[in-house]
Amino acid sequence: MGQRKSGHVTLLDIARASGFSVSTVSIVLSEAPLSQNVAVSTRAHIRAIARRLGYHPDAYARSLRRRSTQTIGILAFDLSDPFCIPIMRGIQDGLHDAGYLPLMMDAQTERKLFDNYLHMILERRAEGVIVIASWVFEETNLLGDVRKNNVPVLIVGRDLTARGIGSILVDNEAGGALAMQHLADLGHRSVAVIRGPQEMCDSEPRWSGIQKAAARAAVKIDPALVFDLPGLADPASGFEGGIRFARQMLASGKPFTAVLAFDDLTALGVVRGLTEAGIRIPADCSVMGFDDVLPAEVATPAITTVRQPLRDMGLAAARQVLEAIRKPGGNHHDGRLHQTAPELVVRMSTAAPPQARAQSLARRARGT
Amino acid sequence: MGQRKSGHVTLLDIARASGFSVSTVSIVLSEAPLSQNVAVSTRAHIRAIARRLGYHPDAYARSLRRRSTQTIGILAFDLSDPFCIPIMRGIQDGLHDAGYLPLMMDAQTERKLFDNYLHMILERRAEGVIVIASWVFEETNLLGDVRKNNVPVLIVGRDLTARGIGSILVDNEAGGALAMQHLADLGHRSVAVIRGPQEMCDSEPRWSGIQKAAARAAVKIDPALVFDLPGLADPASGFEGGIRFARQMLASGKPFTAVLAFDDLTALGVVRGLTEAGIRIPADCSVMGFDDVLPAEVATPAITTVRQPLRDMGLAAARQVLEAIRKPGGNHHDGRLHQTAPELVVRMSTAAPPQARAQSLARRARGT
DNA sequence: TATATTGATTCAAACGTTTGAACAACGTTG
DNA sequence: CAACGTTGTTCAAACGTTTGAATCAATATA
Repeated sequence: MGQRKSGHVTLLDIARASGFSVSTVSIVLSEAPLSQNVAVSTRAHIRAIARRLGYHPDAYARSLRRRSTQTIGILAFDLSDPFCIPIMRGIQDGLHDAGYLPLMMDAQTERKLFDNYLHMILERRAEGVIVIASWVFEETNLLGDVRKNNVPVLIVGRDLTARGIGSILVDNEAGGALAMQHLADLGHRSVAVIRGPQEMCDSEPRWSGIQKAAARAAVKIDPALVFDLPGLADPASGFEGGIRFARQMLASGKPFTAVLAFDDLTALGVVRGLTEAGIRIPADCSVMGFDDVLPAEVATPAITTVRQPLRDMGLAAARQVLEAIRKPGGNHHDGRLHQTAPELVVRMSTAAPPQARAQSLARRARGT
Repeated sequence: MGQRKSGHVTLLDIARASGFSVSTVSIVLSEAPLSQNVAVSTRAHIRAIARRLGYHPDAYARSLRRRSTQTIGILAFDLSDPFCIPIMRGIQDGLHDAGYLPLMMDAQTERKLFDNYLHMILERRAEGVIVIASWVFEETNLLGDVRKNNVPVLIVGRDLTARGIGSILVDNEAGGALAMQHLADLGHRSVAVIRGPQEMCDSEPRWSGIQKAAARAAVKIDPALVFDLPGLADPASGFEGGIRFARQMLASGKPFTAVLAFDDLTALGVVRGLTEAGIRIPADCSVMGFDDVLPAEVATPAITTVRQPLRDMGLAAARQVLEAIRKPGGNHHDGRLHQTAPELVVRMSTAAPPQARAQSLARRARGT
């Protein structure tokens, strides 16, 4: 009954059913200012009919007319990266408060999909775009195209301020230093490091922070115990890399009492590799990660790590995009870099190195 | 230059710039059948201008006119559940091949958000809806509302065929049996079981499969070693439950050589709980999970589990929704149940029980 | 020469909504 | 009684696209 050709109930249907005009119905249902002038009885009547028929305004027609979609495109480069979800959540919450709707897309690490989805976001007239670049990610020139249509863009997880695009990023240098400082505080003096892929913008500053902290604490980083993750495949590949490098560390014969891995998945790989060789974590060797994703938390031993405030980064992203939209002047080219503070999360995978522990036990025994 | 009030380039802009009418431009750019009649030079000319101005057709106007949005709403009840992602991927791929666009939403386990987003999906005139009900999830009557607008609905992860809604689900009974059979094959005869929350539709059939397999293999399930996960909070709460129940198992003093957990997170919790008590996995006790999510794979020891063919479930969901859309007759009330086959994934957390292992070692030593 | 046929392009209406302007009816007020 | 305010409602145009029908040359057919 009442089935229109389109299968959806429209204002016209309600107008006919109520005996009022489409205008009146629209005014009532959209709660326009004019609706104060509409008789209370009429309002109630129209609303009742709308509910009965299951009316939902057509977002397409409405946006077309209003010339605003209240929509922000969110393009994740790889949604399967656990890293993305809390960011998404933050963005969602930030947008929700402002009455904006997220239009999420997942490029599945495929460049072609990324471009496709970016097109779709444009065609759907999103008023802003947030890109979550969790993993290695070559900038596509399409992003420029987006700005040609003067839609503000923002990127989380990569620094594109050089291209004038606002970027949100954890303070990698501080984070790297935090991690190394923690190991140094525990008494470690020889630490193996697995750095991120060179193509990834996090890698270099994080390494630099590690080095500075190491220098401050007189920790030795043997160049033979420094490894670089290849940046080819997906983030989960860090796990494989961790296993491989753990074996290489052992094979090298160089001494080390702790491993500082580029991220949590890599750390988990290291744990696997060392464990297979009979090394106990953390009794024989400490392992640290970075990011604080779910797998690091639920593993046993739970991985000590440096947390990125992902949710906050998402919130900040939402806030900044909305701000850019509200700003009337069309040029959003004031791409700023927004760094967020990392936080040390001490769990079970780090402890004092074997000798130090022996010493401290001895000291305690001596009563010193 | 060329900046319209809306900030977006329209057909009219291109018409003016090219000297042709809006109709011609539309016909050319949308590659309508009529475009074969348009002079080759004209086509090239128009296309060049479109590219130069960065034209993207307005999806809203287009859908309004065409009366089709080529969109499927995907509503995840909790996107942070690692379970969801592969399903999402499957759906995405299935839709992509058919030229449909996914409209993803994440209800963040909040009922109110779920309802909101369902509204939005309706307002955006999605031609179908797929719900991913990863965790405990009370059916909202809104789903009925969706069908009132004769939009086909499909649910993954919950059986709503009773309400006439097509459902896609792993064969939980077979999966439960597979898990128990594996433990029995290894030689286990006393197994502790952590069942899912009662509110969850997976729990009961999985338990039934476990019992049948146990009976077949003469495995004893001591009622004192059967636990029920509470269904209150989010999926990650399974981890906490696992820890707690592991402690209870030990406290009970009853003998067991293996634990069959409801899902992978719970299994990881059990591993944590047992490890803290000094029990080695799998040497002293085996632990099995269910689902096969990332954390189970990267933990050490890696968790033996029963894999749900999540991607395939997503693909099936996409296929079925598209089928329902294409079917002209408006009544999609033929909700069928589609069960998919689970698969055993043997990893490191299961092994023969201590005695059996001793026996088999002894046997090998004797050369039998 | 009149009439189809074809090729190239345009007209105009429609999709469902919003909204400034208009209208009608009914007091008030000067 | 004319001018004005209210109150309640409707008109009609617009948003950017698509598309069946119409237009208009130019060429082919009868």
